Amino acid sequence: MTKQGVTVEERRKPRDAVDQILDQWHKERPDLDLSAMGVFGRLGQLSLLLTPALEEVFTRHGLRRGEFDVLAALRRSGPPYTLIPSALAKTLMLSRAGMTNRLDRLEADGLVERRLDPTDRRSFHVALTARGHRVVDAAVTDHAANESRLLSALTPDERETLDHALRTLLQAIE
Amino acid sequence: MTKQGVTVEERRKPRDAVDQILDQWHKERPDLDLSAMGVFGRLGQLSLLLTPALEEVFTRHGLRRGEFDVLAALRRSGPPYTLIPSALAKTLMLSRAGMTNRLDRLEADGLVERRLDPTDRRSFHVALTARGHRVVDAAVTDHAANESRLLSALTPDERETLDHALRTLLQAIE
DNA sequence: ATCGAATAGTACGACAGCTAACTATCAGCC
DNA sequence: GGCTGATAGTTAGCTGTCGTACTATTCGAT
Repeated sequence: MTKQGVTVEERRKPRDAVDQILDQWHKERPDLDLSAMGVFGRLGQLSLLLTPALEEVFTRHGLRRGEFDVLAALRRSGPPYTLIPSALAKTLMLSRAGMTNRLDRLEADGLVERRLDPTDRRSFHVALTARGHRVVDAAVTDHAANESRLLSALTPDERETLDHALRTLLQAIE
Repeated sequence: MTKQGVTVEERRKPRDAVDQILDQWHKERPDLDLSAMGVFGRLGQLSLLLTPALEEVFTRHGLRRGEFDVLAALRRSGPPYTLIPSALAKTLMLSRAGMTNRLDRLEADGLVERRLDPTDRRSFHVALTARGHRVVDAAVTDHAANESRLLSALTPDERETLDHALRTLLQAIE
């Protein structure tokens, strides 16, 4: 069934799951303009496949992805490794309520602590603890290596091209 | 503060949020290989920004994205617009428990119905109702147009390049 | 023909996110 | 100095997903 109707032209590049979806749509709704659907389909599929591939590394360090993101934002902000919850929520594109939750978990694990902000009594500083610092340093090392591994099948040229294309799209959408 | 230290070379292409994150990491952890982080950072950011941009169209048709995905899978499968829950869960990369839930909602809304499978009494056929067919046809028309609009800032050449790069990465990861 | 393993769907409890409502505090303006 | 509106964080309730455990059915090897 699957080999039927595969023309010579279609055999050139391996057809993936997204191609099959586009074929189905073309057959059922030939009126639709499908020119963009392939890109978004592949983006979605990538995001779905990448999630567990990245999560696995965080799990090895006792973290969930969301928790790593918070620790990483603090770590890369530089000394004194401190940000306020609103700033964290904004950069991580998370609701403030969600940030409250994440911070509760991280604080219970002893990875961050809430310190009074002397200049604004509505807020406070979220600071990496010594242990949080160690954990995120170890995790980000593995994470960067894992990302490199996942991209290792692409040539440097292909990587550069992909990065440039993603940058263009990101700029177009914002 | 932000304008300090921006060299001529850096001004060539506009620096985005991901560039700033990479700068921070480079400063704090010069030992890390950041060559892959830009690609994954932009993929993640795209996925985050795209979600509400696509969801908005589904909302106009009374659907959530997950519900649309189910209806779309049924619609593009062609006559008789019928699949079993396991097959749906697999193609949508969703747990079977999650699929049970989605089907419950869709059935309550009268968009699909569960029909007995005469050949396997463990299972059944999920079928589009007439209303489900109408709704998904209208939704996918708008959805395809929305996707085209979101990509309209890219030239045909840029689209082709992006699609090819995504295809390569997807193939590398699977 | 039968028995064990695999498969299909569901119920249940946990979980992490969201929105909306709420309290406390700050900033600006008169 | 004292309102008014904006901002910071939390709480409460809802939602959609997951993993696990369970029942029913089918498949396959002998």
